[in-house]
Amino acid sequence: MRKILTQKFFDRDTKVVATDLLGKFIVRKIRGKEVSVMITETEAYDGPKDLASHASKGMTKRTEVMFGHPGIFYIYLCYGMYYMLNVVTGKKDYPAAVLIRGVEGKNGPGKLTKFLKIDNKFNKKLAIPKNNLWLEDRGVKIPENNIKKTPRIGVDYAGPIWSKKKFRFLVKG
DNA sequence: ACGATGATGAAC
DNA sequence: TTCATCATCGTA
Repeated sequence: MRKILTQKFFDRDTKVVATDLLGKFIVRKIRGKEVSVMITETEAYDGPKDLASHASKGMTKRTEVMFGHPGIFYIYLCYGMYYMLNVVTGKKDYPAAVLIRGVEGKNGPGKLTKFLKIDNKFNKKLAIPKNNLWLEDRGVKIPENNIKKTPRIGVDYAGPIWSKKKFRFLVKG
């Protein structure tokens, strides 16, 4: 079973999308060849008040993509060397996104984007096959009790409330 | 524990 | 135009 995830999938609550993305596949086409990996770890960045989200600073040149339509990528350079892969969720004008933090066999969002050769060219692009980067449901279902929730990584700066929220989701084992 | 490394946003 | 900051990772 190969079902391409559409904008409808991402037009839902960010935390729901983040948990639902576990077990889904990222497919990347490089020079005509498809590479696919299963998502095992995600984080939710939800709304204008989430101090851990870049969008908490309001709409800027960098963050305007998070205010855009669901199902587009938000990609940016972190620490000068690693690209982060996010998918925008929720309605237009509501800033939210899910960070793809890990896939099967790879841990760490920086390694993931390096492996899949993802860079800021994909920023603001739709997650569709035409753009050589999209997401698929291949029938893998992660049961609720196999999903672990923890605080997000590297967001201590977000203050005692937002840095402690359990917006990180990963597959156990 | 720390440096590499560059875009970003805010202050000046 | 300068400055501090950062959703990381490899090496130590």
